[in-house]
Amino acid sequence: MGSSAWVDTTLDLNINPFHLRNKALRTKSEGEMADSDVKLPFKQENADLVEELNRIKAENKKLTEMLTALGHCYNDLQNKFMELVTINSDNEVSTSKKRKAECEDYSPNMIGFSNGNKETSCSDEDSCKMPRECIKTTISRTYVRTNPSDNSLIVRDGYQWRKYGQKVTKDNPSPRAYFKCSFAPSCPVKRKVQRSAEDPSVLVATYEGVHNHAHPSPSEVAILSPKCSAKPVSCASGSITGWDGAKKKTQEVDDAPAAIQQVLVQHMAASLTRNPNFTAALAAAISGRVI
DNA sequence: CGCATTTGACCAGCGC
DNA sequence: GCGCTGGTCAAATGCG
Repeated sequence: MGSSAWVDTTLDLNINPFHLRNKALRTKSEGEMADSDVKLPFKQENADLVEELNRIKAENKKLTEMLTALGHCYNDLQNKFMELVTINSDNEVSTSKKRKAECEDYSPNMIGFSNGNKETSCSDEDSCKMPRECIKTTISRTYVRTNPSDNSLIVRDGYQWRKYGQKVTKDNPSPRAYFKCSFAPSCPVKRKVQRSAEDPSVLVATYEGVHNHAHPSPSEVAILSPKCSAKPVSCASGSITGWDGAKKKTQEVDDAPAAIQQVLVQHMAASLTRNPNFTAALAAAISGRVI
């Protein structure tokens, strides 16, 4: 799976979800100013607003139900997956040092090229549910769209990496670069970066292990790697998904009042569930793990 | 001069 | 056992 499931899950995540409404009102009022003869009666406008509010409420409710159903489906599939993994781990007595990746958790992720970073989906919370074989080395994959003319193997994820090797592999004409996390001396995380055989404009970054240090802050990254962090967007041309942006935006509004956050969450959920590509990709990803 | 990158050599697992 | 392959090491090189 992975590269075959490209989906544009870009979200329309406006910090101010009311801006459309305000804009509509503004244009309406502008229209009224331009044509002052045609004035809607205040009562009529009020009724329109109430009607639209009700319509939006109904839509919200519907989307929330869809999201809930989606969540249930996901949980169900995940439970089945865990059962299968448990059965498989019982059968596998030992795994060799190499080629052990097959049993490990590949967590494909698609990110844009930006400085947005992606935490492995097999986080500590998840790994506690995983069989022991799969806890030892957490593996995740990230797909990064880059400028086709840019042939560097640089994936900027906020961490500091030191390249220690490069190899041409059999199944892919483009070389594979090997990186170690150099942000913390004892950090065991390794990263392999290789261009996708199917789409050379896509970099496939495979992460092994879990960082034993906090994610470096932008200022730390700037100190450690000024040339990398200074222009985080300079090396590529397009984003595959807006998930990082979504994450970033949700972080940015951490201080916002709870009501606004709730509206934002609803807005995000609505954007996700409204996108048939996202649901299809989610289903494909989950079924891919089960099979 | 110190650090990161490059690159050929080496090592270990796997299949035949 | 041998060859193939992927992964790592470490000396050489480049750069600021």
